[in-house]
Amino acid sequence: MEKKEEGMNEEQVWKELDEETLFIVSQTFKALSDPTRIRILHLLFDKEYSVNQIADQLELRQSTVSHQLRFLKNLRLVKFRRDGTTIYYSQDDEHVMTMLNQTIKHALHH
Amino acid sequence: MEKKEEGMNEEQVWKELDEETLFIVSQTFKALSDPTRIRILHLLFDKEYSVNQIADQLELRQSTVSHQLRFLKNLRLVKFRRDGTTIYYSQDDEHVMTMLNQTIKHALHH
DNA sequence: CTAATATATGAATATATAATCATATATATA
DNA sequence: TATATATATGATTATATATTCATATATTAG
Repeated sequence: MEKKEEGMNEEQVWKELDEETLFIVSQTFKALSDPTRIRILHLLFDKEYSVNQIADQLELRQSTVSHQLRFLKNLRLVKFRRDGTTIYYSQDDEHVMTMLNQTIKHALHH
Repeated sequence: MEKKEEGMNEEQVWKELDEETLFIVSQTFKALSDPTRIRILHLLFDKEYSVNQIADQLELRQSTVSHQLRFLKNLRLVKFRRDGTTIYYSQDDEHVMTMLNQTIKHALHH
């Protein structure tokens, strides 16, 4: 029951995940672990929405939506375009959206 | 910019996720959002490990591992079998393990 | 039964996170 | 320039979470 540190000279060689990979992976899943962010991404599945449209549809405060969009934007899960004073957000990570969709389908079958 | 509450009689009918689905989905991703749980699940990808083996391999306290295994067990992401005083844990959700693996691969390509 | 070992659990604590309010910034228009 | 509208941001607060220590429980061997 000894630890494997530098040696790695035992029956199994286990590649531990490096810290950066671990960080990216955990952040990605963290984005999908909050009900509010899930609802926002789910809404953005089909088309773009402005911040206020999202707030209206999901009955959330404007600042709540804005904060969460910043989070999603930092992870590049959403992108935006400006039209006058209005900013439209849309999805920007196919892999993540696919995972979300799959998991929702999975969950819907009880 | 009006809300859609009971009516849903406008251009787009948006099926909001029900609370239970939202809960299941968020919990599933929450399981994968913590570095320690990711490392444990990643370790369990190939084969079963006892609690102490996990703690040794990942240099974690026994109680930390035990607490996290309880979390994963409650979500049925891992299962266990007893052999004497030793309890061996192994993966128990193919869908989740596949998502984890995909996302790790994704992250490894920076 | 006693000792040894493996695992689980409860309480405490430090940290992270989400929502909110108030306000700042940015753009467009009169 | 002044006003209106859309969005972003900083500070605060309440809550959730992960880890740790100490200890409890469970199994086996002697």
